Amino acid sequence: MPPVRGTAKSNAYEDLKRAILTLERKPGSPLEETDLCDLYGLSRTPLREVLQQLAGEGYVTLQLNRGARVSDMTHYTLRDFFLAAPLIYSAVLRLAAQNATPAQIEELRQAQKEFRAAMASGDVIERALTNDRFHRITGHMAGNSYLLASLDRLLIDHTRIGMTFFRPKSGAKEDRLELAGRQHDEMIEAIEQGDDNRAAELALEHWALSRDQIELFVMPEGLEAPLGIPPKLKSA
Amino acid sequence: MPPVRGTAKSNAYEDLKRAILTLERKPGSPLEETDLCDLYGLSRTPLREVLQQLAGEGYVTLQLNRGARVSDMTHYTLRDFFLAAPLIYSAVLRLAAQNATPAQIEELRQAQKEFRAAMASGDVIERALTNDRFHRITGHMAGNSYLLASLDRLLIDHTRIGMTFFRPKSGAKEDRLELAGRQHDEMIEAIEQGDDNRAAELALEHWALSRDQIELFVMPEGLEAPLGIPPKLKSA
DNA sequence: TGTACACATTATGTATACAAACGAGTCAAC
DNA sequence: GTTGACTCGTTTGTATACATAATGTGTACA
Repeated sequence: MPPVRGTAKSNAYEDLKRAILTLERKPGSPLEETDLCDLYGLSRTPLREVLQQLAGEGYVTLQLNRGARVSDMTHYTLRDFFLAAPLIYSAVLRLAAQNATPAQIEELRQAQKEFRAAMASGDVIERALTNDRFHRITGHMAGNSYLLASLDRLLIDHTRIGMTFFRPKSGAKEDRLELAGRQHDEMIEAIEQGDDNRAAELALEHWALSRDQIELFVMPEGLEAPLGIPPKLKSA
Repeated sequence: MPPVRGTAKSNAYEDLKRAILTLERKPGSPLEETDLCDLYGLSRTPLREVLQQLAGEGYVTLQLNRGARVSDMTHYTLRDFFLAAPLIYSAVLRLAAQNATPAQIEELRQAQKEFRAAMASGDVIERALTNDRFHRITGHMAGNSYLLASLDRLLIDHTRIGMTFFRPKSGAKEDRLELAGRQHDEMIEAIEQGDDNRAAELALEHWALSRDQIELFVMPEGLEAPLGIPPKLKSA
């Protein structure tokens, strides 16, 4: 999809994506053009085109005469997420099982291998990014450009949420991470066998695993309000 | 979504969209920057940003060092369309029925009124564009940015297909057009009553009406190949 | 002391000039 | 006659300079 060029521009494009997905650049934070120009060694013209592209894919939001910001994640967007995710994920995985080529299955295997490695390493960022890659490959397997548009946007936010999910100590237990890994394996299997019903079912199970975590992600929003509630004490 | 500005730039943006939707600019046809600059009275920089935006929304396709082209519609994209359309349309209409505000319903009524007027007028372009507008409003009613990404892309191609569907003499009979109009009315009713099941059902019915027409649209593709002789091998 | 207005600063939007890449056509060699 | 490389023209990509809009600050006045 990205018609980006060889080095400088594509570097900016890829790095911004990575930084947004890993929460290195926080939702809602401003992206000033001159800063980014210095950072990536580009002139403003091509950099603005990168921002336009990222805006088109849902990573950033452009406001007239007010520059670009990292797309934010409010409780509204997360509500939308809840509704759309199971629908799209199951449809995509069903199509993936129907259409995947051997080469794509091998690619997915490789991605899963890297995901497993990241799981073992404990590197949160790597975990989230390799997981993201895994699911994007399933999107390409499905090979449906219309659904891919939704999937890509879902994955942006899902990956950002995953940055808390994959944090070793907080929130999710290790066994839940292991379960996610096993589900990936089963997905590969279902896709390889062309078992589209099973693939769709797995998508829903995999999604269910994420659901709880999303609420955990929303909570920190409250921290910015200076009420006297201690951060860790989100109790009654 | 479009952060486009007051006059010159937004004019180019809107007019290109219109021209693409109405097939005035044909799928696959090149969009040369300097031509468009002259046409819309802009410099290349802002025009390129318009093209980037349209690319992000699926109207045009950018190729590195080879400029922009109107996104084409092959039988592959239409196959994808068949699979995704019922899924997305029914989901969107279901959500629309759940979430529509009175103001939006009024807006939809107005759009339907304009659609009816276009139906009566016999103006193919107006028919297609007002129909497009009707469905985009339902998308906003659903208020789900993830699904909207898919819907927007579907509607680009659906509207282009509709340019044949709404042609008074060819293909579809007049009574089928009338049926489409009645379905719109029923959709409004279902949405107003918050009957999400009925709304989803209507989406599928409405879609079924379009299905046949899509195949009619694909046929002309064959006309370009000169009687089974591969174009490149005319010397043999 | 609070508010409102004006100014200065900063950042975004646009135009133009320059550089690089692609494609067409031509010419030469096999 | 065909194939190959080369050159030229056209088109896209990038940089810089300029115009315009928004924000923050300072001062004056109520």
